[in-house]
Amino acid sequence: MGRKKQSRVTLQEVAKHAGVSRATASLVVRGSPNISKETREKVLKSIKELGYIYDRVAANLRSHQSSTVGLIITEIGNPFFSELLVGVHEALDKEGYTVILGTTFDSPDKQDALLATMLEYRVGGVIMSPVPGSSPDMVERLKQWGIPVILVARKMLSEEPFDYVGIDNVAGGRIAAEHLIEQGHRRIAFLGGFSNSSVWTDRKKGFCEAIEQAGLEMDESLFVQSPATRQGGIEAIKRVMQHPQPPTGVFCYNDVVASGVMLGLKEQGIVPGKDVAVVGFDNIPESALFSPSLTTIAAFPDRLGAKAADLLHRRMKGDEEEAKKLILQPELVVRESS
Amino acid sequence: MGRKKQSRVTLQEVAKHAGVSRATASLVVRGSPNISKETREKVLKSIKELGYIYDRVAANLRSHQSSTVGLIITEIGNPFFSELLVGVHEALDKEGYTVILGTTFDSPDKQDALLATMLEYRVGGVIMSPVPGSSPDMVERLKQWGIPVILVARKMLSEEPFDYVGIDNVAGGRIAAEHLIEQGHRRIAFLGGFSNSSVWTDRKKGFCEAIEQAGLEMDESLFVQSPATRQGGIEAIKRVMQHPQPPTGVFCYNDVVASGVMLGLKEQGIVPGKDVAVVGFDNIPESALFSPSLTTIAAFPDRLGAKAADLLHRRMKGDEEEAKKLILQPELVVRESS
DNA sequence: CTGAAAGCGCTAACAT
DNA sequence: ATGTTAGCGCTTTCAG
Repeated sequence: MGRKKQSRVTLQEVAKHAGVSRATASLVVRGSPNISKETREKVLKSIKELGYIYDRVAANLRSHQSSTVGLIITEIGNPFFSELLVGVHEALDKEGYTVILGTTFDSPDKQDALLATMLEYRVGGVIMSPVPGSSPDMVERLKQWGIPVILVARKMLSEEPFDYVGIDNVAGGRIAAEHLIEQGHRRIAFLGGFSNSSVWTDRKKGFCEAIEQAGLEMDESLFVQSPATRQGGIEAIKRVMQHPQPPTGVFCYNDVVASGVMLGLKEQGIVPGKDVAVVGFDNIPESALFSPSLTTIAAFPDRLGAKAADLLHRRMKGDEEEAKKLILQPELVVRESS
Repeated sequence: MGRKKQSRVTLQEVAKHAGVSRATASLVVRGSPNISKETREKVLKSIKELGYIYDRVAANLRSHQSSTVGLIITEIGNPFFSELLVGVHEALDKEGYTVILGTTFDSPDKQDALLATMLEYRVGGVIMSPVPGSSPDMVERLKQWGIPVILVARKMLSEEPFDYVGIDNVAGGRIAAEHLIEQGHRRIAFLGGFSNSSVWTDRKKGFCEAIEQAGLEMDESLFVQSPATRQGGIEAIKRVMQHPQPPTGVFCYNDVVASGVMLGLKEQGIVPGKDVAVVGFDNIPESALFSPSLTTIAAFPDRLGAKAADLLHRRMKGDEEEAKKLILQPELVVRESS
């Protein structure tokens, strides 16, 4: 019935209750081995009786440590990122870290603000998917303060080498194009995303390599940039299908774009997977459900997240080795759309 | 280049550099109006020059305030929750709060552990979707410590009334059933989810009300519980279609289950939306993309999240009024599957 | 193995 | 409008 706010019990009080000093009580809460079994039990008992709650904030302040890590992603709406989040979260949880989450929605200002906030909160490390084209200044500043930063899924253009965990987007683009070529397609479009992102340029690079290697004509008008959203996909496919010589195969920047592309095709009475082949990227869980189910390039976001978390953990433990790059290989998943 | 870790500049040093006292410098960083323009500028200049970073952790410790809030959900995999997260996050960001995220994966132990961790981190408030059947003890404990808790999307069984933001699940169940009845269905199943959750019982309640009101037979074998996952949906529909008198309409616990149900139907050569009508719940963005597109009950998770955040903000500002219940009305979204 | 004292970086409550 | 003093709750020396 709305009991009044109690003030927190302090370690001091616990110590008094147990008849030991504050320092001893502190050792007990931290599970130090240099404490006799008796005292430990005495203190533990007092903790229970008084309802003591460890104040991690005060402890971190004093000990100059931090068990919080910041995670910065662009948007949670894209299942790719929500799975990444899951991967990071699970791995970090296991090590006893607490995660502070931030979303940039691809705004460089928001990204800087988030990093600043995380600095103020004394995070011990940061895992982030940088906003395309954003400046590495803030990130370098963090590193200067001794706060390790792991880039995940997206690279950053910088002199300084950063730790990075991602997939081989060039290979992914190549595999996608090769698959479409193998299916007999000669005019293949690349739709969605913007060229300011390293992900886009890498996927395009692999895509072009395969096109050229197959001796196909490279038609720049088959590259249509658009927001990496469903709506962006709808618009991109409509635009490219107005081409006098429309493509028979489409490689999409990601699965979300691909979902829009298939929607846009249907609206025009074109059957995806039959009239026009569609290949996505990421292999989000939903892609198996689309109609037709989507052929795509699996990017394993959860694994990416877990790897990034592991690497960060090592850095926070004091691993000072040179910047590492962890690149996972993507895999083709063939379904009905191609 | 690995420059060595610098130690943080303190307010003390800023004050000395600017030739003022620590207290004055403190007032400046907090934007107090009782500071002359000159001193403010002097201090601000020193801050820039020294690269000072405000230590929010120390400040919170001293001032007994907290600008972090905990957000506890079950799983980010379900788009319903990722949208909820977006809603909460945006609203809280605007007010300058920082969000600590936790996921329970529907484990009561994990939920208690998360709440304990959040207590240790001195969160100023918590927004959570409780694990079905979990005990309210921890939550009541938080409230005892003066930490407001807002329940969102799921209720908790407790003597104590809690603040709660959710949708009218009874109405949602009723609307869904009424729609199917209107379409001429006489045997309607309710698939997915478990009866230990308030959400399930509420949706079922509304569902049953409509069935009874229409004078239809209530067949308990048409209620199949299963995990609220795609796989759960597949299993549930397979089970119920083995019934000697299978249903012609299906109301699913949520859209994720519905996606599995439609998959399961297709596997058996049954065409969802034609042979069997399917209605989901939540209106996750993907539901428009399913094939056939899914008729569903919109639950507006982002609005739910935003409302919960607003309410929490008011509580943290000291609003001591009695527990509030905010119930949004769901809406029927008719698409091809029914 | 335990205790006493000092102090992390900041703000509150006075003074002036 | 600014300075002084005290202390948030904890950990870290350093003694013993």
